[in-house]
Amino acid sequence: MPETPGFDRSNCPIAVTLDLVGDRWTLIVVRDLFRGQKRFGDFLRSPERIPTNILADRLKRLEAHGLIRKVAYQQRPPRHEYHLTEKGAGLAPVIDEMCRWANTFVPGTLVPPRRASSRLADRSEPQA
Amino acid sequence: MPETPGFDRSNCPIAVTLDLVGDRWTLIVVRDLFRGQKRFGDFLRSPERIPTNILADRLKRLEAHGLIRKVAYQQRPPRHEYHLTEKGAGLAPVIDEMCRWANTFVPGTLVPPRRASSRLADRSEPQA
DNA sequence: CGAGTAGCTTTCAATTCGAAAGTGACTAGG
DNA sequence: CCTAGTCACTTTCGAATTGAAAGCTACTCG
Repeated sequence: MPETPGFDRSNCPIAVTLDLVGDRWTLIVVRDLFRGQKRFGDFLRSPERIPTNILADRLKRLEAHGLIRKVAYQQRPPRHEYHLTEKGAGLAPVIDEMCRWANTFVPGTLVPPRRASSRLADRSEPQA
Repeated sequence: MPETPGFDRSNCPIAVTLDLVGDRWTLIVVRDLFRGQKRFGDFLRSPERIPTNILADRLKRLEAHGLIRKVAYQQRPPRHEYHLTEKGAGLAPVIDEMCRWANTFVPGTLVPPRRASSRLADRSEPQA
């Protein structure tokens, strides 16, 4: 991921989306946020084991692009948690569809216990 | 992207999906396939200007994972085109939702002229 | 023969990744 | 006061990936 927010390869919505979340970790963090995780340590504990430097970088990028907001929840020592903004939460359908795709086409993937992130979390019998 | 097809970070469907298409180029190629592009040169001509070595690598990966199929359309000289399999075509909803997300939250993205890839390509007025 | 096209592969410097160690600001215990 | 521990990062550095560019193979056409 290029470190230049503001540079887009094209104005195609797919390309723009991939410029923001097109890597192996960013949407994992967003998924965790949907699951209610909020703090640095929470994200680290997910089974994918994101490295600390990558996590710090992704949180920075997500915040820079307005997908999440950093909110202090105590002063001493300074600690804060991350919340999805509307823009970030708007990714729910993308995450849902990825989920449905994997459940449909990749055997062995966990079917989320209904409500992975939001709507249409119903049928899950393979259609192909 | 790790060169090890078969290694997954977890059995979470999101993580599995990202292990296959979680990078800045793969879904650009898939988008092009939905648009009817089929040949190596077609993909190169897209506005994002994918490098030739990356394209060759992504086509190889997509084929290895069964998302596309390589079909010869002439013998001399040997030439072939790439087609989406059912598994690959199953990504349409993911692409669609990315499209809708960018159209909704990122100003300046092109609204596809209806039928970007398939269903629900209707309303496009910002809802946030 | 020489030029051109299509589809890759190779090369190589630069960027990014990721494992691990280090840092800063505390809190709690002895 | 000293030591240990937690949380949230940052830094380091070797390995892997990226991407610009050049090269290669197999043709066709004039």
